[in-house]
Amino acid sequence: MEEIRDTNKKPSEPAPRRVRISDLAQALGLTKSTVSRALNNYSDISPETRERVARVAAEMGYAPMPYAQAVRTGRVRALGLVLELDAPDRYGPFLTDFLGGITQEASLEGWTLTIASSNSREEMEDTVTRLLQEHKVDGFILPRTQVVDPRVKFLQTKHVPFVLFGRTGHGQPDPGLSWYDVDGEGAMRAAVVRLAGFGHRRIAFAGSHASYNFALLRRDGYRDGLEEAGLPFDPALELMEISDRSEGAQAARDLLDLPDPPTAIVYSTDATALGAYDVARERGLTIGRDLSIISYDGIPEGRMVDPPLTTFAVDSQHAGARLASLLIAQLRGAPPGELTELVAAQLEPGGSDGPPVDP
Amino acid sequence: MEEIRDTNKKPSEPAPRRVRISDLAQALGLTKSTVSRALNNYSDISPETRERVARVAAEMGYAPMPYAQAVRTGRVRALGLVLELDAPDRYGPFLTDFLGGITQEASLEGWTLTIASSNSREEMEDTVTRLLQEHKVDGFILPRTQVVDPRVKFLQTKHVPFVLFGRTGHGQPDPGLSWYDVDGEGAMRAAVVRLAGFGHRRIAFAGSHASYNFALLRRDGYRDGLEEAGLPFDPALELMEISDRSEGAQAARDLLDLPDPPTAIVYSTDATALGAYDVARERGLTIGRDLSIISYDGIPEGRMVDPPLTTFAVDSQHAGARLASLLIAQLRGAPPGELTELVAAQLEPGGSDGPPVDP
DNA sequence: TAGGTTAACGAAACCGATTTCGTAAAGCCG
DNA sequence: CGGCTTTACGAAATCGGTTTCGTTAACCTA
Repeated sequence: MEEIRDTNKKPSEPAPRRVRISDLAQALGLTKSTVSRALNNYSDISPETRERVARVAAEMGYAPMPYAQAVRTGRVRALGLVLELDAPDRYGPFLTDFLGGITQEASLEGWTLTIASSNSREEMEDTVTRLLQEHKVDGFILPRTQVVDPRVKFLQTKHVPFVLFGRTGHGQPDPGLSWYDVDGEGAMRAAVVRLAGFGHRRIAFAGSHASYNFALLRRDGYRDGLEEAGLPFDPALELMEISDRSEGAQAARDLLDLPDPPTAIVYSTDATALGAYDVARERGLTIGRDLSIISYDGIPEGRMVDPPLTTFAVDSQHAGARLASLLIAQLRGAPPGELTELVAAQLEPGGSDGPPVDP
Repeated sequence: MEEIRDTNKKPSEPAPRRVRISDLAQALGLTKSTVSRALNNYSDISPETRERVARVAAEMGYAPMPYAQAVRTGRVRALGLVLELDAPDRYGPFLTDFLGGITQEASLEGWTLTIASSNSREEMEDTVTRLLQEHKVDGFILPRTQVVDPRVKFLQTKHVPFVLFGRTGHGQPDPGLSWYDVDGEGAMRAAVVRLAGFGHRRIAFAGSHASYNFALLRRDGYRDGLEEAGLPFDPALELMEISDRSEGAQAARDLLDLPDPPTAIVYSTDATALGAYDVARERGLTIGRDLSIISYDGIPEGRMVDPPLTTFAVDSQHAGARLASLLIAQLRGAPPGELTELVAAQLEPGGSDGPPVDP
């Protein structure tokens, strides 16, 4: 009769009894069912009773246990996030802000965030499957969307609600999906136009991995910016697949070694843009004068370097908060396709860009 | 009778019916109770039946719903982590590794990680209270322990299991607590001894905020190192309260401006040590020759600078994994006081330290 | 004023498990 | 072979809620 597995002796002490719905009902002189319906705003409860129940519930500090509710409702009020440990740049410094945004917003609505991690796509699918199987989450937030993101189809076939941080499908975002994104395209366009306004005529671009949707969009923005500024597009000035500081440095070297080198480089990310500073030091160039740099992200380190990096900053905390909000809305029944948000990146002028020196 | 609140129409499609314990029981020709006890290794189930139940359960893909179990058992198999958004250095780049470690290990045991965040101590207490009230987690992992950590007493009075990342109480860790820590004291001692071995005689220390336990321990290690190397302790060479790169730079300036400046500086963290590189550049000094630097943490950026930073690296992923393991063990009934682990930091030699130049 | 609604609540089933308790059959003992 | 344990399982209670289905009394309406 007794158990074999591990025992869990709580050592001692009172540990105050929590108040259940039956306690509340008894205190009110009502039944559990009435109290439950009153708390859940059913229409067959009189306003006075509803109000009285709410008041006494607050007085007694009653809060329903989510998992007890979940047995019946099937919803646990938890959002899921799977971190991809094998991502090229490991989320960098954004993660704290991002998680903070999600959890703060979720907390306001009484939801929590459950996170898992994976080292590969298969592991990601296994992890998601397990979380769903065990019903530990109601929906997912998917960061770092790819142009064709396997997670999307995977979750769709499983009929699980989700929101994307970033669009998919490059030009035409897939319809019917919920997403939040920052307008990297617009930022890159603005960067090019700004540089052209300073007088630059040869403006290069150092982009990221083309499998990520944001990378293509930012490249598009770069090209649009050239067009808007009336500058010709030169394929030699457009580099892609650059993912860290040293690759960013190498990109700068390659560009500067061209027969007709650029006087300005737009980087797709701050982390790679910092590589240009290394090259400038190598070659005795002054950033902001001999070579102008504008990038994107707004990492703290960009403000620590000399001169400070001119960048289009992303508010990761706000992104997390909005994503949480969108997912919760979807879980409450809002049609997924109508839950999309595109916000502008914020220009943070530093000293890394300026008029080119005349030859 | 109908509900007023949001509806949750699942739009379409099959969505395969999950297998419940009653389905399993029926397929086996047994009752729910027998199946449940068989799966939970009760002693009053015959070995053959137990084996047969396990086999059929696997075949049918049965997995119990944790929240349905929780209604009865009171345990949800979830670990909790509260991120402190107001911390001085915001966790830096460790967070991804740390979370990865926790979740990977937890996942192996069938547990998940629920995270929340707070902007202040009161908010932290409210958050913890809510998570407990709603019974969303079984125990907590507390990072960034302070010398006297208010969270410890708070959780103790609530009778909630927890593990600490880092000890408390400075010299004598509080008994009865579970913790995992990296031996920063030993690392700092080794750093000083290593520098002394190179021939340095004036070795300075740039430490962190004294409210954090690790800061005091590392300072102790510095002093111990001096003693072990037979060098005198000079209060002028010991700085504290340094928390970012610019403060690290200022510390370097202050130290180098002393009448009898140090030839080497041991930094408590990599992030602050990078400030020394900025000062070296300002003053035309060569790191590793004119000024030796050793620090602690092993952030990726330390390997990108020139010369690479000599540092004592911490394995955050391993830390997360071990903390998860310790907490799960405690939740399974292990006595908290016996769950402690101290591991050594790993020396990663770079080029930032070497013999001093003779005057 | 009889008959039909409607408003507001109670009683009981239910969700998917775990755990307590009861009990038939088998095994043991003298 | 009768009585007493075990062994191995079934029946039912339980956890803390939600939801369905009645039911009563007040309110309309004709």
